Amino acid sequence: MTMAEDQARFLRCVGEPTRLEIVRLLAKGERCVGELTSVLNKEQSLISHHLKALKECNIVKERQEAQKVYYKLTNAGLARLIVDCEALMKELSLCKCQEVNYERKANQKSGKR
Amino acid sequence: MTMAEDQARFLRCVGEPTRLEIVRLLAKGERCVGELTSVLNKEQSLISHHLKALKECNIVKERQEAQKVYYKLTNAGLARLIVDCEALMKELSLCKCQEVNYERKANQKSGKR
DNA sequence: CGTTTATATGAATCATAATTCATATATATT
DNA sequence: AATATATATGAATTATGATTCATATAAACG
Repeated sequence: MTMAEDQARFLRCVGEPTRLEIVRLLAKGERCVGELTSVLNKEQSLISHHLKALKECNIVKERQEAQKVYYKLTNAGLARLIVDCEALMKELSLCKCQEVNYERKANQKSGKR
Repeated sequence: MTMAEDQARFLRCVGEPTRLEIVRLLAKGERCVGELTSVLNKEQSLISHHLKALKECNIVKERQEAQKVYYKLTNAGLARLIVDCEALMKELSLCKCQEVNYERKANQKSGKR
């Protein structure tokens, strides 16, 4: 397991829309599974699976209280990383990837390179 | 396309071991496809495919010189992000995810929860 | 021009990951 | 104990992505 592989595993884990939304929610504070499920409007089992994946990458940890299980980020640095990443994307116009790509394809068809 | 989806797409793109290694190499400076191919010891077409994926996320850009095509990062902030991420992973012992997971599985089998 | 060198592309295959569904577990409540 | 509530799990299915292979393109060079 190289550093690049470890790091890639981590990035892939966060790089899933639902998991990223979970992380962004948890960045604001602890949430139980039910809250996450209803806020994200996804199947409960799906949220559970994603939480498991996040836990296996040490991104979140749990705390049980009665029947409920509360999750939170293992470290505030994670939230900061997401924010930094977001800022970078804005700087680079990395959002709206789609439109950019469509332009590219159009150029290629009309003869560049 | 929500912000989370855009950001996830970006993270997923970098979250592939070979692509991450490409990014780490390009963080040190421009490289042509041939160099990347031989340094990473992968098929040329594979490197091309990965470069295309990185380009589609605006992570790299190209410059042609004679037959060769040189790639570099679109922005130095990308390199910084990778470094920050690496630092965070070390802080959290997120490297060696695997061993941690094996322990967990062992615990689970022997009856926890 | 024909050949070599460098890179890109598309289709096919293979691997991995996401999602759903049914069900299990665990706590609380009556 | 029986039931309700909250979460987790595993197997099955489906979708997505990585890799390979064959081939195309494009520049340089004889």
